[in-house]
Amino acid sequence: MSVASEHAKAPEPTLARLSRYLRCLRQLAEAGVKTVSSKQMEEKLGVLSAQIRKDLSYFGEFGRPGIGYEVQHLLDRLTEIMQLDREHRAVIAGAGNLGSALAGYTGFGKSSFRIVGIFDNNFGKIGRMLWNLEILDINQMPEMNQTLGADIGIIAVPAEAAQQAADVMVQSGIRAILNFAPGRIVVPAHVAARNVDFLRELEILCYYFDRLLPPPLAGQAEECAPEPSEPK
Amino acid sequence: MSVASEHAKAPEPTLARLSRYLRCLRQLAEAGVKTVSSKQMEEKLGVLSAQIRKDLSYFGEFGRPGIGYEVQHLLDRLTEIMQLDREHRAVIAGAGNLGSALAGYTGFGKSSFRIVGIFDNNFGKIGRMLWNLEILDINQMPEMNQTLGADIGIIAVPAEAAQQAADVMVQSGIRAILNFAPGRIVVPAHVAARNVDFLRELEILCYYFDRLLPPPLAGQAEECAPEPSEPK
DNA sequence: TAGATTGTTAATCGATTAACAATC
DNA sequence: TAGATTGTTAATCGATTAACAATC
Repeated sequence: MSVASEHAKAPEPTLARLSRYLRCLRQLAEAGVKTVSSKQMEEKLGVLSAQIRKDLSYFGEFGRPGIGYEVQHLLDRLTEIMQLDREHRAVIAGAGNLGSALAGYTGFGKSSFRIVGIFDNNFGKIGRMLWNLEILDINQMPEMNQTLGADIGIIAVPAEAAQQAADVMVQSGIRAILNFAPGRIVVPAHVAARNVDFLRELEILCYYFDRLLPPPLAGQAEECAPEPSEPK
Repeated sequence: MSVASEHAKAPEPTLARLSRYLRCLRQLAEAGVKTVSSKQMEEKLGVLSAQIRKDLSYFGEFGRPGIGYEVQHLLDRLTEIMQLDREHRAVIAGAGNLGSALAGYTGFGKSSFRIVGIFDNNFGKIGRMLWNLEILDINQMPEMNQTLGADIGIIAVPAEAAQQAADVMVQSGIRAILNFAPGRIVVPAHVAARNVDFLRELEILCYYFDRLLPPPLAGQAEECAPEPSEPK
């Protein structure tokens, strides 16, 4: 009898799209829309309706043939599947520019995420207040997190310190790590880790200079492309 | 005769790996290593040597059978291919927490990126200094960028304002946009755009809770996995 | 009923991996 | 020469897209 849930083998790209479907459904629910078809979502998201239905099929049957999906129902089911139906507490390692910005981020809104602690190794910073949090000693994270109860760790330290930060987080019982530092971190198999690597994104953008369609001639008014042009 | 360069059809995952190869090569060069084989890079990066050779083959022949690759040579060629051999100036839209953090980011080091301007629409902020930059009126970006000469735009405004920011950037002659706001932006085909969406990354992490191998029993010392465990 | 839309199976596409002749 | 390693071709794998019977 496996610990992992029964539908744990959805492809990674499906999970990323699930998050997009969720955002779309939240907007629809907000707008009071009751029902939506995969074709309507295709128009909103630029994801083929067949792809949407295939993605959902990894997790169950959520719609009614001839009708579509009940927005609130699908929203609730996907929220459950992504485990966003409970609060997730996060701690941040690094109280520099980026760590401070994340700690003060107002865009969590009524999402399930909450920053409950911020840590640094700099004695000049430890003890100072940041937003409404006291900056704590990163070496105390394992003890402090027994009361904080965070399951997510966010790494916002320089590249050289990222692995150490990850190690302390693992010792603190954290099971998911989002790493903003460039470069990979190594974590045990029971811990999930992802990287947000904006330097890499910038480099990839540079590749496309002069490799896309030429710009229209100046003076010629131009219609924006209907599809977001994330280069395929 | 096409404007796009002759080897413009490398798959997207290849471009992302190219950026990883570059980082690896910079470290090797720094350490004074003269020569490296695809097998050695496989060990460092966890990318199969066949994959590395295939990726490089989209752009030319860079190695010598029986020997491997000359580190500095491969580094130079990949830097050219990614167009990182010239300075890229970037402007930031949004002088909030995130915009400030990015403007003050010290990790650009001797990379090819340089922040040359930061813009906001808040009259309370316009005119104030941030690091060594004056916060400018976002509506003036098209004029200001004639002298700033940025080709990259970084969006660090709230989700609701992201599309507007993108539009102003396009009007300003910017050809590559990195969007930190959640949600897609629409840009013309000659502009490259990518998203850095850390809320999405957090949501994907949550999916993996209790869907990975169970943690080892407490008290049992544990070896870290040799491979970074970004969930496949 | 006729039209719409689902969930799923089959076909297609594209990327990764394996294998190997060529070459140092 | 023998051993190592490239660049490339072929095989495999996995994800996307198309098609359609079932159903509202």
